[in-house]
Amino acid sequence: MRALREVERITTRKQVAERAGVSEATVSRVLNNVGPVKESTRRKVLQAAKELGYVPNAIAQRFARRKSGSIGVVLPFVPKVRMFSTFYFSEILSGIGEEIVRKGLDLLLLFKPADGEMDYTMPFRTGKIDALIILGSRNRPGELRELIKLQQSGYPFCLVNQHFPGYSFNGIDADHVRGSREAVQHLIEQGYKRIAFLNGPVEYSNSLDRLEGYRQALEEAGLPLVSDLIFEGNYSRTSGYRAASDVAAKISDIDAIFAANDRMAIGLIQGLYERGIRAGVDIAVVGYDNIDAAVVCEPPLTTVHVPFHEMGKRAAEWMISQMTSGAEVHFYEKLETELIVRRSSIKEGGVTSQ
Amino acid sequence: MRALREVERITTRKQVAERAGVSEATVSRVLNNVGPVKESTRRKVLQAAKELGYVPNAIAQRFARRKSGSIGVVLPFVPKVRMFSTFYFSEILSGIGEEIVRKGLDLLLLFKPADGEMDYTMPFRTGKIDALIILGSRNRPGELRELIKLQQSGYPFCLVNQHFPGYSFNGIDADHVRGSREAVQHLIEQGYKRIAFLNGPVEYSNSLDRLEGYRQALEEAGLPLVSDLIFEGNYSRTSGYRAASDVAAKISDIDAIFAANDRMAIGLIQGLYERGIRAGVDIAVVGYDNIDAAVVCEPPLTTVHVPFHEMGKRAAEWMISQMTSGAEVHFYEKLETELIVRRSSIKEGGVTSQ
DNA sequence: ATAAATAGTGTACGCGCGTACATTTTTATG
DNA sequence: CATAAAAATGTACGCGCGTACACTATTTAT
Repeated sequence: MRALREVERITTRKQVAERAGVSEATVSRVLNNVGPVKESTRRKVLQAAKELGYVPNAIAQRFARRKSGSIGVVLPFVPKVRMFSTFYFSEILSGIGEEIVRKGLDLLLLFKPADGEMDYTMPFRTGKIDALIILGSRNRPGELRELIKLQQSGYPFCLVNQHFPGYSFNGIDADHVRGSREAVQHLIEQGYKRIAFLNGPVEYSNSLDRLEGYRQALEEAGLPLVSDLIFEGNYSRTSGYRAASDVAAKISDIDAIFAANDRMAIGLIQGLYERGIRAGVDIAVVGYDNIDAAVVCEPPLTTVHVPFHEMGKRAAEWMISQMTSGAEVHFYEKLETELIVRRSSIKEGGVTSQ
Repeated sequence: MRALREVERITTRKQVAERAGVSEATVSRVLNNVGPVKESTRRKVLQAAKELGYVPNAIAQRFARRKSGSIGVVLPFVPKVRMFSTFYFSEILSGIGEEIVRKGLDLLLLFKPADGEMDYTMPFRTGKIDALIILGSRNRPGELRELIKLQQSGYPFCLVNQHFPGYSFNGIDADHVRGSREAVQHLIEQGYKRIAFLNGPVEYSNSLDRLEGYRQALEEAGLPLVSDLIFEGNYSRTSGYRAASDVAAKISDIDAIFAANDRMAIGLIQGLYERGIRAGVDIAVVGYDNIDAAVVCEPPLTTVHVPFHEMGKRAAEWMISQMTSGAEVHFYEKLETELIVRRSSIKEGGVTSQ
């Protein structure tokens, strides 16, 4: 049952016009709902279009309108060893997609190259996109240079879950300072006083925010910030696992630890376990992100939920409004996080080892 | 430092031609490497293009070439409660992306509507895409109808990780029959004889393949296939959790269970644990997919690794070759899976049930 | 030397649609 | 009924690029 490619020739506006007995312009007017059209004419045109199975050629429309009608979304290069949870990006992406579809726009997925920087202005200059949403940006010289260039070119774009101190790029963030502060406050409320911190690389504003939240919580409680109790990983599970040895070495000074994300927290828990230190019993652990695995690990991980989906949606909403209004308004939004308490951090919880 | 939108006017081929002192056609020839061009002319043109910062307008190119240069990727509607691991799609998507970027094409992300079917021919008819890769397809009447329509229209497309018995749609799959057989064989080798099966919905060919693998393994070992020991979930963790009560009710007849994916396996393990049945001790468990969480759950889950990334890449390779060759060749590839043995299924790890 | 092949370049047009402007038809107004 | 205003429709053109074809300059074959 090999199909005849009916691909060959598309039906065009001209044919619809002929069949309806009107001019091409009238067909356009009817289909775009622009200008006054007599009701009977409208019906004739719609009828003809329907009979011919006419669908406007999107490429020609974009060409004539000088608008691509699509929004680019940049994904960072993610090597085989995933630095971020795929969860993170999937959630944001689905939020963006939901909004874009709702507005009848297209989503062009752009992948950052493995090596070197990406020229963010290029997809604009080639006319492929009308707006850009950048995920997984980092504070690095090359990256920053590209962002500044993009900013100066005046094309509408925004960052998600990253900001650059000293620069006013448009962006949607979550309030990670507050999220982290609440996480650490929770530990303090549980009675822990010697709270360590496993952070991620400083090139992510997330890390700086987490540190600030950690600092604030300690300060409020009158607890000292001990730099020896601040460790650094790279947000991967493995790095959390590796950090376990450092943490274990100072375990006599530590009764709780706040990890900057769940993946590290889970790796840490495993690493500590192998050294005889039981999370939720010998040490309290709090993570961040509320990924799927947080509820299935042992013990279930207390963490901070981040509204990634909503963040993606808001980013898309902003970009779409910029595109349609044409106005060049600055925005920077922080959405709220939510502490999710599970067994890894609660004192009463300690029970089973095995 | 508000930017002047340099967006206003793009530089065009015409300007490059003038500056280089040649015709527009020659500019085109140089930039597209087509036809003979004198070396000195080539340099003049490239120089002029560089000086003007000229970039061809992609939309105009597509319009003139009557090719969109982009490949569509359909994602199923994923409601708040994710039916599949996001892992699954992220991996496939990154494989597709890798290949598409390599070939200088674009990736248009298409989201299936929440309700009703999607007309897969539409993005072709509007000229938005040249080929389509469909993820998360299911064997349902409406879906099948759309696929048949698409097939008959002759546009190049393929499915990933799904096939329809009786239809020869192009597709990239993994050998789930074999993967499942090996998983169950592994359990048999460990000495288990009463092996239950927690499957997913039959609208996924994955489920049928898993069942067949399960059947084959039992048959080879001369073990009976007991329909009472076959349970059904919907691939979500929650459904695995719920299945635990059914499994627990028959626990005296079961010493191992093969779950059709990791999410269900993990939910099942939790549910059983709450009923006093310990995975890896009282019951052996094997999952499928090798998601991130499989290595961090307790006990670490024996599972079957599926090369999702590679599958995406192969799908993209096929579609690109179809696009460029124009030939309409049929393909259906099955990639190999790999059994990953962890603690949830090995006898030494545990004590003994009854 | 001349003809024929080839390299190099320019001219002209179409891709399908949006839309400014011109023109015709209808309606409102007195 | 005449006329101005408004509504409805048609004509014409441009969006930026690819490319068929025509044409000229150069090389090769005879």
